[in-house]
Amino acid sequence: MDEEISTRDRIINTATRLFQLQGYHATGLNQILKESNAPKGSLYYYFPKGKEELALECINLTEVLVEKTIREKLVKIDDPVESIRNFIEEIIGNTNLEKNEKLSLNSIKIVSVNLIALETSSTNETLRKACQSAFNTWRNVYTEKLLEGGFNKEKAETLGMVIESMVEGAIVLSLTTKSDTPLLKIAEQIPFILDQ
Amino acid sequence: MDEEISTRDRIINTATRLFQLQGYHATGLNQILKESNAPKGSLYYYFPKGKEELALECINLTEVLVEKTIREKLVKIDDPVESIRNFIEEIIGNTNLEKNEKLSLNSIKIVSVNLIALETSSTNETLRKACQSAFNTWRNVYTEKLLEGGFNKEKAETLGMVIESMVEGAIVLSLTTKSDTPLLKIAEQIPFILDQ
DNA sequence: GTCTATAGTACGATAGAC
DNA sequence: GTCTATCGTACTATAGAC
Repeated sequence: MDEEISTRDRIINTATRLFQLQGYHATGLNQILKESNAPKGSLYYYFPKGKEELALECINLTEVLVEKTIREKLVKIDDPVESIRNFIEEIIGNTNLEKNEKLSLNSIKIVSVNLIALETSSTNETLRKACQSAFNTWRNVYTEKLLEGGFNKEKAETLGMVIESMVEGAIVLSLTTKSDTPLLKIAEQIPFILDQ
Repeated sequence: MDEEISTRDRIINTATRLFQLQGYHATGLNQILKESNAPKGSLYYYFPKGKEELALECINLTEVLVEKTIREKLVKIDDPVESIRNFIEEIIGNTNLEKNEKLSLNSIKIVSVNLIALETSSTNETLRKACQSAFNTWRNVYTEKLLEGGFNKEKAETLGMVIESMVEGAIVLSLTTKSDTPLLKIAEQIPFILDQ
């Protein structure tokens, strides 16, 4: 049996990458199809409702994938404070920051659904709710880790949301400034923030 | 003399609102012109280089306006911790959250340039740099307030970036979840985060 | 300075052959 | 299931009358 990636998966992978990088509205179906070497007929065969249905699938898959990634990272270290600090540092890739700053920030491993969330928060309820679900799922992973670490329920929930906010915000700043600094700075502050 | 708002200002005000709400790519010039009751000729008379030049002006004006707003809020309370906490709470409007949750989050006063920043971070250097400048300016206001409050230089700079990240991230989460909670939670945590 | 008409291109979506 | 041709619409931008 061939282990080739199916047309459907190639479309989804390409679309996910482009939506995260350029946004929902800036990414045309033609670009997705060209870069995934698929014909337009296939896209509408797999996603009869078109672009929105495709984006919904991309967001849902990202939700699961990122949740899995966070869990894997957090389980490596028992202490919640240290594990979360370490995870944020690992959001940044390890092989970047050569002499030229140009390439530095193509290395964010978790690009989140931040951009699609903002693009659709006031115009598309279906996609907005999908992004909301993703944010909630990720926040809950932090909260669970804090609960395991002995934080009480209220503190764990509040700090889970604080961490999720900080991470999302720092990703925005890091991408905008093309610098790792924002993510590194919030990682550095995690021990103080969680020292309660 | 008439105190009418000029055509140019009407275009800018409408464009700013729509860019922040829907994004750069989802907002068409036709929509801007229709909602600001201006003809297409005027837009290209005032902004010969078109959409990008218009967006650049919107971002630059937002940078100045938001900086002014933050400064005004922070100056009201001497203690930096309390003033920043209070400011974040005031990002949320005061007259929202009626019975129905539907309207709750149209009341964010500072919508930032978060969305445009992400949309253009990898595709448009001109607009990306404008957003970068805005983020830096706002971060610096927090840093200055912390310096005045007696924090040392390094701490003030780090915490300025942490606050800016948190605020941007919480705005994303609040808009996406249509809930004030993320902003309220980070405001609540400010005293602990700055207690160093 | 103000306005309209329109060029030229890309978009999302559909139809229908194979 | 795969692929192409094409529809209708919206976009940015320009030309040119007034």
